[in-house]
Amino acid sequence: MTVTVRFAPSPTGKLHVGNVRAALWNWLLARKEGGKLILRVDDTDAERSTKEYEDAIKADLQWLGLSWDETVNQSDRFAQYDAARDKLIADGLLYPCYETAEELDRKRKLQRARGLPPVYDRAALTLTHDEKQALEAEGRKPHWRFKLSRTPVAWTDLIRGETTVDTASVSDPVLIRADGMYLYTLPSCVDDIDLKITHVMRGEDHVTNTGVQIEIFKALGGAAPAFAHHSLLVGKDGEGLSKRFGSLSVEAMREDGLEPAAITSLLAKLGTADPVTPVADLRALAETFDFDRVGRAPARFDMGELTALNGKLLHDTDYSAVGERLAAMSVDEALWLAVRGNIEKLEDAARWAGVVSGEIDPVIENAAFTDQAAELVPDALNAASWGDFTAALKEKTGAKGKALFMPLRLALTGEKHGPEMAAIFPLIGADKARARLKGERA
RNA sequence: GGGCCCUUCGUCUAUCGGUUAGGACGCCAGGUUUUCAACCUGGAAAGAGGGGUUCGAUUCCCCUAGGGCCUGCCA
Repeated sequence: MTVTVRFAPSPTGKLHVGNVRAALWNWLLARKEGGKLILRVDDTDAERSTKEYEDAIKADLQWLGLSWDETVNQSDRFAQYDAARDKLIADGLLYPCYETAEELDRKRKLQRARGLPPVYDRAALTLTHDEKQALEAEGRKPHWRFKLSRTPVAWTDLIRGETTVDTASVSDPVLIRADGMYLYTLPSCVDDIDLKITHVMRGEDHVTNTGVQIEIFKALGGAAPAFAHHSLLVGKDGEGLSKRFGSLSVEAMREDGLEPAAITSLLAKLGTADPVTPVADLRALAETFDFDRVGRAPARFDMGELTALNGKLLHDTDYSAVGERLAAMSVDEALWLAVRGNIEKLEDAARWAGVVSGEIDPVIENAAFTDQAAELVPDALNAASWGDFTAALKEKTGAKGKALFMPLRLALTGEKHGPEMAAIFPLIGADKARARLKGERA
């Protein structure tokens, strides 16, 4: 049986790091096993779902290199959900309830106050036909709950191992709202069956759902897929990540100039026993995906770590791999090779292009020294020029080491840090170099 | 409040009762680049606390503390 997995985002918001991790791991599993990944758009909620979010999510996935083999929109599949609903009702496993949200809320608060778990009391199950008629005559519309077995449900989780959810401690889940809308639970099971999903890999926030859904799979006569629940990401300081949603969207990271491969490199290995290394090729990452290497504790996501990884990735990126983007920033291959080992984000290369060929304000700390240097700049600069130039300057002034180099770096680039001077000196050119050493803006 | 899960260097983690507790990132130092960064080498750095079980616990059990998740007519 071909491994078939799905990534099922709701188009009610942007893709963020937590989502990406789930999407990426499903992608890695599918690719490693030669299986397929289905993008299932969970858009049953017509009010909150938008086409804009759906398109944005797809664009983000593509940007990250996470291709999928098939797209399914749940909003196209109501007929299948209706059939499942009818079967469950016929089997006595889906029953109408008439409590209002306020009534349910009150019940829960009461139970909690008494130290009891806030589990639905199944009062609706004892309603007689006449009572139901009377409620409907009042204009009340029922919402529908699935009748749980109230027994422990166990499965072997591919990440967590033997896992049990006691459905006695869970409320019968509402599958259909009073307005007729399907909640996530039923469509998810129906689709997993119809799409022949073999592995459901998702966050551990779904563990309880899995207990419930395994019963629904059975009730629908389908086989439950294998489950793998990974821990969730937490922030740098260990707090939940959801609070800082906005800055952690894929869109924000893209606008911040981060490389997709840096994001996937980090998220693929964060929380696993494997070291995080920059990997430009997603497929190479797929080879190493292994459930046995995945930890169970929440993993910390640190933006600083991502940025550092982004730099490392760029340090040995060939011009051809990013040539188009660099060309758009007027960075040619010679400049790229000179500066790539020294940048954190691709756009930094553009900044160095500006330092090399644009105008800068040189930093002069000892004019007497840099004036002498200016006179020694050779006319035609090549790869050997920097060595010749500094050797001549050393001989003339006696300066050496940091005292020799730092004033030159400051005058020629205006900065304390930067790429190898030997590499960018020829790119700056003799005229500009002389002018800058004399303290002129050039 | 209840249920489930988790807790090893700063961070991600290895260890399936006996180890100098290993690796990676970061950090520090040295080297190299006659400068900084990058790069190379080396170093410091950990079993949350308390009880058990055992000849012996990081490893098994219990308690406490801390963290995460769930407890919706959200997903």
